[in-house]
Amino acid sequence: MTAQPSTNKKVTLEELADLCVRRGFFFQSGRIYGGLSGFYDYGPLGVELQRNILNSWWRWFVELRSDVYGLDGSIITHPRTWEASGHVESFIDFLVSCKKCGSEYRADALLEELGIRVTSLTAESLKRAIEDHGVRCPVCGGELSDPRPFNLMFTTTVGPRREQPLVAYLRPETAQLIFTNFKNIVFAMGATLPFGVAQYGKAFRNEISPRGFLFRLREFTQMEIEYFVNPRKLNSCPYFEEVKDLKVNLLTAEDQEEGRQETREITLGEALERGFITTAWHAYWIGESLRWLWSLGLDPRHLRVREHVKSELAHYAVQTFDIEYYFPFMGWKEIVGISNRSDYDLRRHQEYSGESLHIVDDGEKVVPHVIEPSFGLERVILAVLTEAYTTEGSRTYLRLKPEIAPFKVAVFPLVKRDGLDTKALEVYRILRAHFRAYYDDDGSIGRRYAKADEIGVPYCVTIDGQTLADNTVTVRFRDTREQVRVPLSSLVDTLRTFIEKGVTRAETSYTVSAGKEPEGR
RNA sequence: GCGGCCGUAGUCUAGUCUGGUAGGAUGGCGGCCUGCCACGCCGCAGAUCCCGGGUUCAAAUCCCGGCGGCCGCACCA
Repeated sequence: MTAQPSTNKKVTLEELADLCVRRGFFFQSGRIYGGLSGFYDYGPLGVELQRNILNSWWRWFVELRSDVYGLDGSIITHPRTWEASGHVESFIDFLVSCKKCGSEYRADALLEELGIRVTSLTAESLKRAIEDHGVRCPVCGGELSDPRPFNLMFTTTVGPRREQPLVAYLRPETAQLIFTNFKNIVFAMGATLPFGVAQYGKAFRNEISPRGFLFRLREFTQMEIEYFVNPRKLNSCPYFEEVKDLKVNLLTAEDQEEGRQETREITLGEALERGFITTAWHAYWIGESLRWLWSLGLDPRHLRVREHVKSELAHYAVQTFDIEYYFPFMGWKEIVGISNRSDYDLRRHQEYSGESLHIVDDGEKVVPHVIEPSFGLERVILAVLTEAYTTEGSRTYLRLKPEIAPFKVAVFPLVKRDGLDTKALEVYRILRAHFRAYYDDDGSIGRRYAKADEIGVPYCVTIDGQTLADNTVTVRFRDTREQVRVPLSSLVDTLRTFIEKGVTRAETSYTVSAGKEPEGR
């Protein structure tokens, strides 16, 4: 596979963002006051899409398994959590600015660029290093300001205390709440290794420069799993068979360090055998994550698995693979990160809290190792919308999987008279008890179809003159505009089957979604 | 955060250079028409001209500062 996959999608970020705002998916937050960078509000359609994707994720990773528990931790979090996790220390950048031209630099990056080794990341030592080496602004030679710390975590104060306020952090990742609840879950649920904990919710990072519509936000939604494994059993994954033959587009750290940007098509089994992925559990979760993304309709050719090079690795990570999606307007971008966090987090929390965070497995006390698949919901949504965005002549529509489409069905009277509208409202009332549905009798039938297509409604039910005679309606398919006639008495069952099987055309050879059968794990 | 470009109804945009009544399209609402793919007609509503300050008799327009957006750089646990 080449570095840039061929794609017939010419959609630009502006077109996509325009549709999203115009049709009520997303709005920039605080727009009436001039806008606030890095924050978006979910509109009426966005909130449906979001719920559908969250539900799909929860079903796939929690409900269809027996080894993953759910959790919903607090957003404002005990400050010691982040001292233990390393975020208070590692999540800081020291910035210096030029007093003459105003250019801003990351102090440690500037020093390292000049070949000066940075021994400790404190304001004092950075200041001394700048003074000792007489470092000046590389742009204009001007004098540099003192380094000032910038932590990417948002803070808030808890309670009414004004003197020495209790400063707490808005979580920069949901993961830590799983680690700090590890013992609670083990005790309450009687969990035994291996097992995982899944959580989704808001996370907050005070990004220096939010960009790219939903791509880099200051407030966003993570869907994370921390999967705990006995460190001596990292290569014994009973589910590995399920993913070993999956083909992935892999770009290893070694390839990148040697300047290669082309992925290799390889099965996960082979990637593990050849040591590209170091543990079977890690490879398994890469496969499982990919399978879920495929189930949302993302084209496997637009996804690749890229290993982090050493310099990219987070302070807690031993090995990380990003699943990247090819956005025609931005190139390859991370939508999922799957890290091997080893026992870093649990050990740190043991150290800082004094609580023992072990579990007994096969009669021995172990602090488990962790594989973490971490999904960025807004990034997944952006990828899904990009993939779905389709233009045919002047027609624009979203080819969303019926399972995740905000509305499953729209109900139209062919015309608004002769009692067709009354009958259509009756049909609508029946359908809305079963599916997310809406009724529209405004303007021409063609316009109503087009507007439904634009927001990805997979099925339009139309009530016409024949309906009054024989109680049948037409069901129109979004992708092909074909219509079939269905008796009103079986409409609900027919639509339910269509949605479950992901039918998007009238052919009998139904397009079956990449679904997953319950496997009794 | 830096540099470049930009900011006018929900959306797209004319007007900005050369200061003097904010105009169009689309979308929205009401009505008529309409028997299958963004039909047509009539009417109505909709603009803090991004915000603040300055210059001026007069500012969407010129100047300064801020906010927001796009692109590039940097950043991205």
